[in-house]
Amino acid sequence: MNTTQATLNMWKQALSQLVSRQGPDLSSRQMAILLIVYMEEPPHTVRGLASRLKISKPAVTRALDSLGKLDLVKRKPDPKDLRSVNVVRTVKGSVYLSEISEVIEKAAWENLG
Amino acid sequence: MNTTQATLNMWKQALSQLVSRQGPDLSSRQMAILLIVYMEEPPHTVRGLASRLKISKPAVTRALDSLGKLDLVKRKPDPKDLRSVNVVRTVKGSVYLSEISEVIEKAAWENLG
DNA sequence: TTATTCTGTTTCGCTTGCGAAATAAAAGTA
DNA sequence: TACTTTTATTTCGCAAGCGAAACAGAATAA
Repeated sequence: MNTTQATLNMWKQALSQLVSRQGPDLSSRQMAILLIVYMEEPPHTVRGLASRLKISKPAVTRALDSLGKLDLVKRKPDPKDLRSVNVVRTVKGSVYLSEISEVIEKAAWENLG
Repeated sequence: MNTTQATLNMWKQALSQLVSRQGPDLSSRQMAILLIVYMEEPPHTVRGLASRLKISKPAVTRALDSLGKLDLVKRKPDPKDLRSVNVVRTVKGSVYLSEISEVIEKAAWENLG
């Protein structure tokens, strides 16, 4: 088993688990934003996420609407610049991420033979 | 850096790369099906994929339509049972998967500090 | 002040995907 | 044969997401 196969295998397990699970089904963009917000250093802005992922600002706005409706992420106005919006974590989002990472981790290294 | 964080980090890198890349943007279901078809033993049928991922058969049919339009996967009637359809790999799909796994692999283990 | 730039959102028309139900065709069963 | 089951697809109305353009408000420059 080489690294590439292990990489793909892990991705397959993660996606399979995620698709099978009942619960919110997030798009790739939404999931990418969620992971960035939770795993990279704040602050996270709409323009920052848009340029980081090379997608349009309206696409980020829409993703934040969806993630916000699920309470996985929250908008917080930047007091230093009222044009700007900081995207911040929520308790529910933290729980969600640790849940799925647990599931993935369990499955990730199985069946590598 | 523990395993959970490494797992999530890898997933984040994979998704970020995938979202950033120009090219077909596959849904989670489509990507999961693609990975299963290419990484697990054939044959792969609509009913099998549906039960494997716990989604409806029409959802699988739609995903196969999309993947087929992109020539990432192909339907092949089963001569033993003409009701059944076997989902098989394509050259383009193999190339696609090895390309993105390469990209992911490069990024996967960076920034783990 | 006034004009310009920047940030995020909203609107527009369109495409894609969804679940549920209906359908078509093949296989199995009596 | 006729009837039932299995397999995959199609149809239905609907919801969510897309890019491009327009927009509103805040910050900056003149």
